[in-house]
Amino acid sequence: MDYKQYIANKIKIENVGAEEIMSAIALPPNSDMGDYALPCFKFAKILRKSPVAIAEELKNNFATDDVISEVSAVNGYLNFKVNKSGLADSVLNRILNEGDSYGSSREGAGKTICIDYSSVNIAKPFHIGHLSTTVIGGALYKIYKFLGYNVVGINHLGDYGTQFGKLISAYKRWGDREEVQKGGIHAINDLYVRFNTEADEKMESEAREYFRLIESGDKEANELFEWFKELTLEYVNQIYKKLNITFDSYAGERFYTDKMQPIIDELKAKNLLKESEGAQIVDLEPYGMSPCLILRSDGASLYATRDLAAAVYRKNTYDFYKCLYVVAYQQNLHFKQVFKVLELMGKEWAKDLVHVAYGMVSLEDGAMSTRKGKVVWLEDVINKCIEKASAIINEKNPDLVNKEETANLVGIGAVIFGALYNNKIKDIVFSYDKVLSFEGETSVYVQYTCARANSVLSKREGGYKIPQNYSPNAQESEVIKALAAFPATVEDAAEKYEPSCVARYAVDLAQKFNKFYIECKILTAEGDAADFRLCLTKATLVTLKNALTLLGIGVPEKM
RNA sequence: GCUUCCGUAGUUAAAUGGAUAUAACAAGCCCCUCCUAAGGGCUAGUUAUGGGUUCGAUUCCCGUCGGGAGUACCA
Repeated sequence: MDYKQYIANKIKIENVGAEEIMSAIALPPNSDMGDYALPCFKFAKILRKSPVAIAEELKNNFATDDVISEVSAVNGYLNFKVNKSGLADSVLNRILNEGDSYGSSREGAGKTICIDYSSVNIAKPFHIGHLSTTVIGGALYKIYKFLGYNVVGINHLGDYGTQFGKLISAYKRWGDREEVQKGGIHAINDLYVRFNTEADEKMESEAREYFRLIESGDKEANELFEWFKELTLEYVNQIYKKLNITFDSYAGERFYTDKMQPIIDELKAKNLLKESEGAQIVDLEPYGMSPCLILRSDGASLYATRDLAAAVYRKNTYDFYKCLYVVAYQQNLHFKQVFKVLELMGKEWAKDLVHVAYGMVSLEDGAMSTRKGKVVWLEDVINKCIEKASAIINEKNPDLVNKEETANLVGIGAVIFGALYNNKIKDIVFSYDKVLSFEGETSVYVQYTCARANSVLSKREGGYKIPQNYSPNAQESEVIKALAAFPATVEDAAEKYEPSCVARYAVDLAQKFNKFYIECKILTAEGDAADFRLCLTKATLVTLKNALTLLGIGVPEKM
């Protein structure tokens, strides 16, 4: 039931269409006033009457019915109350029938969305700076799937550049096969850090030579590179598994090595390429941007060149409806340039490329720096969160079965949720105090609410069904209204590329449920109330689970 | 310098142009013979600044101040 549409269709205003009325309908600040409101101020000019008079007149002409039970005119607002009994009945029926597909839709059927996210660098361990792109991308992946889109998750590996020459140089100088095999990614990173602290001009040129050898297909250099890549992927896949992240493609920068020349040829043919200070550029001066560098003065390709090739490849391969790049706002200009160049090349689909920018992560004492070793590794954060969850379980619920599994769900949930709760554009100053806080607006709060709901439901022997014509009280109505809002929340999150909408929704619903839970006895309620409240509890559990699942967060039965 | 993003309680943040700006954390007080206290209740406390558009601005536009990011051969 679309209440806004229903109301809009019942209201007739001279020279104003139903569409316009519907878009004007808003939500009152508190539910004593009503469930929907129509501010009448903007109609004052057209009707040449005061908003107060208009509201009054509309009220008198509005016949209440089974759907809208009450209408009132207050200070130029026309307020509507919906029939709570009917709303409760339809919402509960829908949720209990649809279960884990409640909130999903087919709106994306037949459309493909590519999402470029996480995009790890080979030979570098995962630090907290990589968390946002990974979990935002991962959540968008799940949200779009839920809405029926065909989704292609792309890990655009950072596997190209002179740093790999440096790495090989460092390995040949100081490395030991067994040590690296055993120490994995961190052993590789140590070599890289050491190279950067000790390198002189001679070593730098050696590194450039090794990179050239990789490029020219030298056997030894490539074997080493592939080995480093293998160790990296082994390591990141463990983390992805914990975070519930999946990919459909690992085509990284190197993948586009042989796909850049056609782009360069096309740029030339379209007269877009020109020489400047020895380099080949696309001039973007008319668009207020610095030029997009395509080839360096030594003829080598650049980041932008590979992104142009990647965009064209993705369009040809997947024929996407949209292609998302979940990359920090640091690269705003880069994407603006790449998108503009594609537009100038005549690719009409350049409009479907979206840079989903998010804020940067820093430490309390400033920016992170891998080269200086000033970083917080993600695996340490995950482990600490799990440890804390484990300690709390041992203290509060030592007899819990599945203690370890529960601690994992709680700890990892806190890591993911912390990165998804605020608007993605906000910068984050990382602190252990914040991620390790398991109270208030957190995933732990939501999971705890689910555990409470589960506990209540498990105590009821036999079934329960939705009672007919039950009139919900204030707390129950608040939960019902929140439950009804879930499908629109998911759509909103997709439209804004903003998983925090879903995270905030989960906390909001949990808060309303907890207020209901404290105020209203469920199991010992009289008559229809017990059945109704059990259905409400079940529906809340289903919806909270659906919301957390979209974020990649699991829900323990008990905690 | 130029481009761009951000500025809301002590802190971290919410709020399709709508009514009395909403939560959490921290602070103070209260609630476990009662469905899980990782919970609930109460108290106190906020839109940087000057204009403009509007019946109405945290939201849109212009300026100022403060902060982040970017600004040619790194990614």
